[in-house]
Amino acid sequence: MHRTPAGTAAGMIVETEAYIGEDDPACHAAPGPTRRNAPLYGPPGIAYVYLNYGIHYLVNAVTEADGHPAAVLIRALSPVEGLALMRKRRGEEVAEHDLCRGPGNLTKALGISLSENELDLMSSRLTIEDRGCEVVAVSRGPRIGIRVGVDKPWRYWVTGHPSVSGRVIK
DNA sequence: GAATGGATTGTCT
DNA sequence: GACAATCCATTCA
Repeated sequence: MHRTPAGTAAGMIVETEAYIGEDDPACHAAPGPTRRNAPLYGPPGIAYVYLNYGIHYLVNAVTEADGHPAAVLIRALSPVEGLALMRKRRGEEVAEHDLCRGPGNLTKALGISLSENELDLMSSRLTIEDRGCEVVAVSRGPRIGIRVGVDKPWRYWVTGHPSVSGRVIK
């Protein structure tokens, strides 16, 4: 969830992708430590936000895998709180299940930008909480939207959820 | 200070 | 299903 002066917006994560280690060609840590991916080398549990295609902010949860830098890209949410605020940011005509469908769209709906980079996901205004959830079917498959490392089946999503992006691979 | 490219999206056929 | 738009931050000189 993300708390801003404009209000709070939150959703349940329904789609993620894993980017693990410098050996993963699609991971931002692949070129080695740089200024941009510095958060990946920081402590687990912080946010890693960056601008993609000059237009979309993507948000990751930094983790750690056997000492290697790793992150989980949040690709889609099921809107839970702050629907009106999300529409204000995305457009009044946007359908509920489209508000946070896709990594670029969800950051826009939640109002996340570079200023949210490196925030502590446990105790800042941007958090990921375990609120428990109903047991649902989860699918796994190849990652999408990237040019390298597509062979790794590290994309996970809630089976059949309307907010899941994935028009490239079904 | 200039060049480069991308973990996307939306629109068209 | 395919392709082009978009453009800032990062990178490199």
